Amino acid sequence: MELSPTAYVILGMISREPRSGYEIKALVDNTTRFFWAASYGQIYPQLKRLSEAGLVAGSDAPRGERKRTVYAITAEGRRELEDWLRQPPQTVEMREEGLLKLFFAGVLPPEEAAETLRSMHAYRRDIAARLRSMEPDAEEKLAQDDPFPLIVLQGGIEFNEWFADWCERMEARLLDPARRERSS
Amino acid sequence: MELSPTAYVILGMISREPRSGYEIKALVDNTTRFFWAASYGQIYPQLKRLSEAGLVAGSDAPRGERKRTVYAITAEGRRELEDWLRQPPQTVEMREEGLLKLFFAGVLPPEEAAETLRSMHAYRRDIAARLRSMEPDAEEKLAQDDPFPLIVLQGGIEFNEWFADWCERMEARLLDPARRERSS
DNA sequence: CTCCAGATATATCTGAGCGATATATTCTCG
DNA sequence: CGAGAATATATCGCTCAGATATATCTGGAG
Repeated sequence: MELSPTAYVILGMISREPRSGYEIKALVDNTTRFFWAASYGQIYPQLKRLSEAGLVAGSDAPRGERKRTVYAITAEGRRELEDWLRQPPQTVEMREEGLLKLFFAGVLPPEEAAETLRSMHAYRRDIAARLRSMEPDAEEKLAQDDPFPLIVLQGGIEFNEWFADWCERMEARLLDPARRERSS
Repeated sequence: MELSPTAYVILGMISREPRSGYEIKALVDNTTRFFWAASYGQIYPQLKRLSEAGLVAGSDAPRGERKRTVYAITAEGRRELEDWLRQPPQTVEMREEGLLKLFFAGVLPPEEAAETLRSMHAYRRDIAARLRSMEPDAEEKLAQDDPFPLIVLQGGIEFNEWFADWCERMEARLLDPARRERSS
């Protein structure tokens, strides 16, 4: 049976401790969403499929009358996850509306084009700040002998700061009067 | 009528000169695909919609017996494009299977985890090289008074080189014996 | 003390996107 | 000269996103 990458995200999210579908989605939204999102429309059907395939085992854990299922990875599921982790990555996909607008910005006057750079700059600074606020959680995982969430998080911080800096440099370059003379 | 971002990609691709559906797709694959892909499944239906909405005008331009339609942007289409370019960007989405695997790599021994970093490193170096080979084309556009394709291209080169460098630094950090001692 | 909005929790459905596939014609290279 | 790749248009089936639906609990405000 062929698993989608999001099936592996689910296996990865419960590799250290069992979790419910709702908890998995919340965890994805707080961690991997920056480089791999997953929706409710995927998580619940995939949990079902993984359960039927014996890769996870669900158990009822109601709170009061609220229905709740907690899923644990099985030995077979762990093997499947490890095999997948060993394969070279295959999917890289980016959608950046800011870069798209910048690409076509020659249609506008330079002052207006610079506005796109300012929007991207603000957005990336905001993301970097949000990622920084997650550092304590990732440092906790490091203490639990798992360095990778922190490595990836710090990479995300560095990337967003690079991107914001790049936007600043490109805005300066764009509005540089000397360069404007030459491109007029 | 609400247009999808890919409709604007099409408008942008013909803002400087008229093009066929096939040419638009080829151009997207060579330029914006790194930060905004578009498929045949989108381009032809969108061209139809844009034509019906009066934002583009198609004209027959067969080569021999091969059917071919060339689309030009209309004045109304240009206004629509300019309005869209002035709005702050809204969509940012990333899917990076390498970062996803790195995030969960604690499930593997460090030597195997480093393999993911090496794969990403090789991939980003390759992308940077491919983007470099496009610089002449983008410099031609600069000569035509449009600096933005080159700005975005050079940003893409810088980003991929940063990413490759980051992979190198993280691999060194991961395999550093002193750090391994401390995390054991 | 009561009520409500947000949180928790599961689940699905619809619209949009992707890319494989289909069909047709032309051109280049071995 | 022929075959494969390129050019050219078009669609279909599968997958994904997230809005929506339904249900229960909790904390804070009035």
